[in-house]
Amino acid sequence: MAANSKFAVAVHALAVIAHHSDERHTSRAIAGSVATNPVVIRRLLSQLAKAGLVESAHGAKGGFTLAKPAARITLLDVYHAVEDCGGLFAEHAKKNEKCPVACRMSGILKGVFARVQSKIAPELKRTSVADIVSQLG
Amino acid sequence: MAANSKFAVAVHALAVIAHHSDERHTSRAIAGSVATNPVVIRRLLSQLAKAGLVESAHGAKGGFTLAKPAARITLLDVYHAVEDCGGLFAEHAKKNEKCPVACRMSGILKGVFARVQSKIAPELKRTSVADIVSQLG
DNA sequence: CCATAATGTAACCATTGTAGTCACATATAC
DNA sequence: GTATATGTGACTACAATGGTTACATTATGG
Repeated sequence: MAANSKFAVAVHALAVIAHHSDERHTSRAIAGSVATNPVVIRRLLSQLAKAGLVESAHGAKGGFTLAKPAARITLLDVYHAVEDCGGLFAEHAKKNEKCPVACRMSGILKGVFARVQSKIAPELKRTSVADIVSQLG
Repeated sequence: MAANSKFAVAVHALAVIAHHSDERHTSRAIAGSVATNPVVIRRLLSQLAKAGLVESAHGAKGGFTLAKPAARITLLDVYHAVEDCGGLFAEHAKKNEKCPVACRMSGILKGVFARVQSKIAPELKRTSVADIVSQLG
């Protein structure tokens, strides 16, 4: 379970909320659909709240709602809110500073990774949470 | 160090080999440039060998060479050879089978992930190991 | 034929990131 | 005031990765 499922869970959670956007949804209810622990959901939605995607209400009758219309929340917003670890790829931590090849590789790889990243952003931006909900049928 | 640096190390190793493609390169020499352990390099190049990107020779004067011209080894080839864990993203391991939203999410997310992947492939295909080497100056 | 030098791999340890869990402070509704 | 939420810190469990040691295998070259 070491894979990065945060993005998937976040999209799932937002879809659950957006599916009945007039109601408040508790972390417990969302966790029921995702099959995980309510705390995991609260931690994740806490990140989304900081990014301005959801709002939370404490206390009885509390829970989560969308902070803006589902059509205006893109998967890129979700990705940025959740993906704190940087990019998809990673460079090797160390390198031999004395090797001329190694010294240049760092910059070259950075360029390659940046170009790849720039291709996925538009794709994620094209899909909104509303699109996801519409596919729920 | 939990990030996925295999791709970066593989590209680095291939660049080292391609930079002097007339010589054999030992795992020890390559590891020196990457600043890691020779076994790590051998394990990685073993995967690349299975994918037909490099060839290895046992014994004294042994080592690694490219299996085909650097211009014909694309970063997509490297990516496929190395990235055994599937895609960039992952679904949540479990889900609530009784929840109609959860049941549909799996398919929807698969579609999203596939569309994103399809965008990065052409970008990786566009760059060859020869291109990397030419950037080494 | 034997020493040397290299890959291929299995086995193991250390580190790290994620998920999951418990506990509790805080806030809100009725 | 009680019941019901979120927010968060602390902790455990687990899986993936990288690193290391060890050793079998294979090839070269005197």
